[in-house]
Amino acid sequence: MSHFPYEHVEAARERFRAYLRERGLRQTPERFAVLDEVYRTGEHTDADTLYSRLRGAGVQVSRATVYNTLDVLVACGLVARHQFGEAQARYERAYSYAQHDHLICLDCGEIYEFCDPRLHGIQEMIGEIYDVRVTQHALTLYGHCGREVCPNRATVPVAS
Amino acid sequence: MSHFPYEHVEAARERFRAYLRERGLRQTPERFAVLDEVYRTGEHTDADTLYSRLRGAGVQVSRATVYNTLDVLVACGLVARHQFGEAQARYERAYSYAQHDHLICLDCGEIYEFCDPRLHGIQEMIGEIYDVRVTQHALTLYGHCGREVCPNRATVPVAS
DNA sequence: ATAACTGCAAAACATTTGCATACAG
DNA sequence: CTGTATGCAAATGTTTTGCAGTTAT
Repeated sequence: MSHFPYEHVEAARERFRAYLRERGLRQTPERFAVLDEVYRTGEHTDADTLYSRLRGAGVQVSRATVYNTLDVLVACGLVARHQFGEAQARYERAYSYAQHDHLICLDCGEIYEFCDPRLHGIQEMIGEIYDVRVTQHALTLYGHCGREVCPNRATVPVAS
Repeated sequence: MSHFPYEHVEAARERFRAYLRERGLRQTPERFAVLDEVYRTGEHTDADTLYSRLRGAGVQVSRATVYNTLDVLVACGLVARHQFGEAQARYERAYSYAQHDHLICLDCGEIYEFCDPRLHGIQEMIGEIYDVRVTQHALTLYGHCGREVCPNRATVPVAS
């Protein structure tokens, strides 16, 4: 996740340009700044943090524009929105980045990513049973990691 | 889900009583009113709706108490909290109600419940890979249902 | 008696909206 | 030019908090 190829960022920008052009939406510097900020890291970042980082980097942009742009980016599939059991949404780059799921440590908040082919089978089967055309899924596992740095590490050895 | 045995409601109350007693927490009528309201239906209800229903039924209770009580109920395992990609949390009774997952129609909001044993295997395997003791999971499938009443039914036949 | 709990209203937080201004097409 | 996007600040919606008064134990 840390070695995200630069070409992909370029390709994402290109796809964003095409998307905006096709729909007669304007290509503003603010919109590309938001795209770049989401793609700059491999993190799962919330809207307000993105806003702060942009402002901190001297980019003139408003909160409203950040939220608006994130909506556009999600709509065109370049950014994924997650709701990890918190009130605020988290955003993650999605270009050339296989659909995956998340494992979160309840103590330190560390987010691991994984992929399991069995999920596809579940999705298919359940969709058929209920006569629903399933288009997406979100699986999040929660637990307690064994890391040295984990703040709440090795508290109670029993299962919770 | 509509035929939830009355004994279970009674048993849930009893477990709540025991939980409160054990920790030296007080058994107030408000707390039991909230428990009853969550258990009265098989729905996935948000906190404010629960509050309104209680008030509508003439129960003297405040929003703060509803939120506080829901936290206690979640902590003692009698109520499950879900975050279905929305800002607000939804609550569901959990006593003698097997852990299950959800399938949501993006058009009409209908929530279906299902259970798939393969998830347990995924949970185990991923937890082992990352050295995390996984204690819970949340899987939500999203799609478009084929119901007559679904507001956005049979719009585009292509996959989204 | 004495903590813990409640109600209320204010605060906090995330997100959305209205509107005058700015700017991409 | 023209309509779309922006910035700002105010509004909204959900949840939390502080505190004085209340109540279960």
